[in-house]
Amino acid sequence: MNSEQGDLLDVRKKKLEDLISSGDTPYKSSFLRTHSISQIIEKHKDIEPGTHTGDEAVIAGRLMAIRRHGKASFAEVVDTTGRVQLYLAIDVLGEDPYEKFLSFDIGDLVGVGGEVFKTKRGELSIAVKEFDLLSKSLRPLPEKWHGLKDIEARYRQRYLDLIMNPAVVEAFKIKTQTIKSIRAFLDDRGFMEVETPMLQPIPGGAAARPFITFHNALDTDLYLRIAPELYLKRLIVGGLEKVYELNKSFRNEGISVKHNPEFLMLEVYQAYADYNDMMELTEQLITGAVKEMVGVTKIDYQGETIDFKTPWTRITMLDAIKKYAGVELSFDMSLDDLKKMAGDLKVEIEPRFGKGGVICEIFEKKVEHLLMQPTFVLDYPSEMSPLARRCPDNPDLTERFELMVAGRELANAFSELTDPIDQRKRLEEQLKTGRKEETHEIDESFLHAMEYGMPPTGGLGIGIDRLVMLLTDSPSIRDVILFPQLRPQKD
RNA sequence: GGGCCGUUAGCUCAUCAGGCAGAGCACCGGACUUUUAAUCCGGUUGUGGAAGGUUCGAGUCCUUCACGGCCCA
Repeated sequence: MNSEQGDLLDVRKKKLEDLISSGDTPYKSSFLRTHSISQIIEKHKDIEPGTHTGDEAVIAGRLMAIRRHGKASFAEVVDTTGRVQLYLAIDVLGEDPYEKFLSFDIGDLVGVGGEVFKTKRGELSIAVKEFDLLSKSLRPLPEKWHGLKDIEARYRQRYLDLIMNPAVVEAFKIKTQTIKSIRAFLDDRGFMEVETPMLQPIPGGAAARPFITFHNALDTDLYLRIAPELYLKRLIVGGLEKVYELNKSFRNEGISVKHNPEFLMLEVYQAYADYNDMMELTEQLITGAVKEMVGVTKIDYQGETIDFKTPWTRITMLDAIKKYAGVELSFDMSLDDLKKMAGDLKVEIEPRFGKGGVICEIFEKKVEHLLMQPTFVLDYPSEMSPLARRCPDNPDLTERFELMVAGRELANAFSELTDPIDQRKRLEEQLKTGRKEETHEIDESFLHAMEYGMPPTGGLGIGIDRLVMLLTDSPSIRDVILFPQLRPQKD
């Protein structure tokens, strides 16, 4: 990386050269181990201090500590399952091999074999009889006690973060398990996992700026999807009555503790269901994941206790504004009056907003961050929800909810709009009132599909990274994305 | 895009008010056959994020830039 590290690097490079000139190969092609470290711990953790088991084990991993004591020394090796101490004695290994092992550096990858025993102090150890250097490490690892703290380095060199900070490994294991458990949950209920295009000719299914790219052979622009929604609905038309997709979407927007340009989203569609069914599904799916990961329904998130015990609070957006912002709004008010209300609340309103836009903006600025406990916020304005079915008793509202947890949006769902005539009207309306860079050409082939007849359908989207943030008590989405987006380094 | 904060040894961090740049760990040499943040003795480390400016003198003050973090948009 930089030449200032020269001295430390040089020492190791010299060792590397000495190894090579002595006929050794410092980068081995493979190594046969008999045990993972956790297997050894599992089997022998309860033996008495001082006990020699007679069990031989061959393990491999990264050398993380060396404690030299003259003619007998200790070392520690870590593999993906755990950490174990090595005991090295000159009268067992012989002088030259003993010195050779002690010339290894922290960070080297080694294989060792020997008898499992427990020291007088009660530390399960391997009394090394044979060993091999599997891969020489040339760069010094971060400090053993404080680890790697520099946030930028942790993200750019995530491998070091993983080596030095076991809690980071735990968080990503939880992410993987959460994803597995969600898939199992949906598979068990007869949902079919599908994959739909990430490269789309017209980006749809959300209001967001897309990434654009170009396909040479087709001589056409393509967009990285901002949502899979419109393709999954085509599958509902096609008779796949219960489908889901759990994969990335991409939005060309700012980066924050809640936003990464690429993120994991689950979308679920179920024919002959509505948003009430989606609420139940959401409750079951998320409490299932929480219980599986945490064991109980309560979690601590950034000092707040969040209880996922069902049923969760349900409140309409207008009632929530009344309760938390203290103002009573309705669609009977004039747009000017609504804007004046927003002004009184110090909520900035863009001129293009209609009544629904003003109401949503007030909700987002004044209410959203207050909703700590899982809360379904119901009945979003139609203006802001062009793909959702209108409420039968009020066409200004839709059968849509967002799930708020810890003051932020975690899920979004609605009774899908299935009327192709209204759908066209709503998309055209959106083109007129939406932000230019966040609205897109009308996807005619999607409307064409709907014109064949789409069954009543409930649809649900859940931000998986955000869910994992809750389960791992992570303050930033970057803590649950292995390689979060950063500005490229110039050099 | 705006505001605030940060960037000093491989890592974690000091350096009051501008006056020869430090500690711990790591590393190198030595002692030590049950240690575990081992201990003890001795030693090495740097383009102080980058570029300008002020000054006899700048890690420190000023300007611009880069990267990161938090908050806001």
